[in-house]
Amino acid sequence: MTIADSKAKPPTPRERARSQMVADIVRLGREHLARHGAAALSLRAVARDVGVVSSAVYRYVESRDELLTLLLIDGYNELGDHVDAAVDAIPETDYAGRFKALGLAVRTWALREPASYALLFGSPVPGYQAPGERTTVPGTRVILRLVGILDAAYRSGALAPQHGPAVVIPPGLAADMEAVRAELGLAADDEFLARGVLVWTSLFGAVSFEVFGQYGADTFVAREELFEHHLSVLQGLAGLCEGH
Amino acid sequence: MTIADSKAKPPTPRERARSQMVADIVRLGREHLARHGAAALSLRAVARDVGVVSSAVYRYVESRDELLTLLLIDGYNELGDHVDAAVDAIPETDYAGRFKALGLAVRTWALREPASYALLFGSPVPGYQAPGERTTVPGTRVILRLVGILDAAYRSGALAPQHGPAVVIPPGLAADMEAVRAELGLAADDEFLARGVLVWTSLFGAVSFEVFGQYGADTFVAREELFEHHLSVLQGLAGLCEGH
DNA sequence: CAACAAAGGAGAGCACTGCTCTTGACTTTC
DNA sequence: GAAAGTCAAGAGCAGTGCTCTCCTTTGTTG
Repeated sequence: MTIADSKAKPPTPRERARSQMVADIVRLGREHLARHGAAALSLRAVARDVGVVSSAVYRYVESRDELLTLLLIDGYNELGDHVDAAVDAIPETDYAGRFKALGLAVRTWALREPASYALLFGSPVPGYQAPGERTTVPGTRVILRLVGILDAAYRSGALAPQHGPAVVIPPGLAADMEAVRAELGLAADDEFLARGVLVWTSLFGAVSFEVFGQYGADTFVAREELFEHHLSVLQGLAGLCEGH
Repeated sequence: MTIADSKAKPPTPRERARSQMVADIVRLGREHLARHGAAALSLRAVARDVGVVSSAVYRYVESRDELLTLLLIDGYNELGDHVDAAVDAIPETDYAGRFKALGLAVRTWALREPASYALLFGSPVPGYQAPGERTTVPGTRVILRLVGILDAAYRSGALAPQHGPAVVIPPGLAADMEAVRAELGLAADDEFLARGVLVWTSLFGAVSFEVFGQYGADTFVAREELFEHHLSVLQGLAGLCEGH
């Protein structure tokens, strides 16, 4: 931090070695995370893999929680990159297509990196509190992207009026929605916003069920078809029509 | 097992003491779980609280994983009882009312017992595999109850035809649905079944987001209103109309 | 009632964890 | 070349799951 802005010098060999070391620790930490899960993440084991004695890693990483934070940010950004790439591959005005691409990208990444997904969206690690000032920005990339797609669709008039019976928005909820709308500069009305929140939670609920094995071992064979069906229904729930 | 069916004698003092001890261990284990989380559940700490040396608890509980299994079953049954009580308080033919009661009961219990909820529905504990033969029955109580409500509504003709654009059910998914229908003796067609699965995952997705703190700390103030709104939308998604 | 077997508690011990502190060697800078 | 900064290594502390042995308590049986 202070080193970077005090002098714009090229990094000294020592600094390069240091950041290389931190990168190695994060990389091997990710491997351990993938193999043994977050709760079993052991700094000592990582140290052994790095080829250094356990106490030495404390020169680079303050604590086990610090390593968790690094892995958390790493995971959020990887998921964010993955989602961004998938969404950007779809034309900007194909809102339904972008929505589906986002959902499929989340699922694909989650199934490929179940341990990282569990760290990001599973039960909180006991005794660990993520430092908000470092994790909120990467941690909100996906939801902001989703909100962006839905609000752009709303502005363009591509959001169909909702089907089904009208659902009242009570005043407290309306106030929350107003705050969200103001903070993110959105146009969509309360009804669409509230449904957007439901679509958001439902998307991650479906992915979590699959990744965390809440479906029985062999209840659903065609899981991809099931998920795509869910995405289609959620798309309708959000108000997005095919072809718009 | 063998004791119980070989002789129907009343339990000896020793047996009573034993089951009392196991009950104490589970009870204090639950407290530790609630305070420190699943990954930090320590047999030694529980032993201290029980007032016995650490090695002694292994006379009653085979291992830490065994204790986790006991807590898992305990949690499933408590959630199941809670949900059953809430649903049973609503007239049998008020399908929409029963659905909402089920959803609210899940949320209430989850917020009251976040650690237990995390154990049941959060990221799997690394290295721990729940023994299916002991956990599937209590673990499926809520979903079976939900399926029961929806299928009863379907049979009675109370399920409205779906709104929105028709969504195709691909053959693989149809086969899964047929298997589920056969195994549970259901009447509902593929479309309703698939939507029922989505309602199921969405319900727990919404609860998990709240319990696991995925919403920001202060994004939503009126969380109960938000959840009830979600329930209303999900109710419509399932096909349940108000008043039926 | 006494002898015997089963059950349970206590303690030591092993291998592991996160983390701290000190020691000694190395590198950079003045 | 000396001073300052950096870092690896090792010992050590308190905690963990779990096993083993020893010894007392309990219940059953001859």
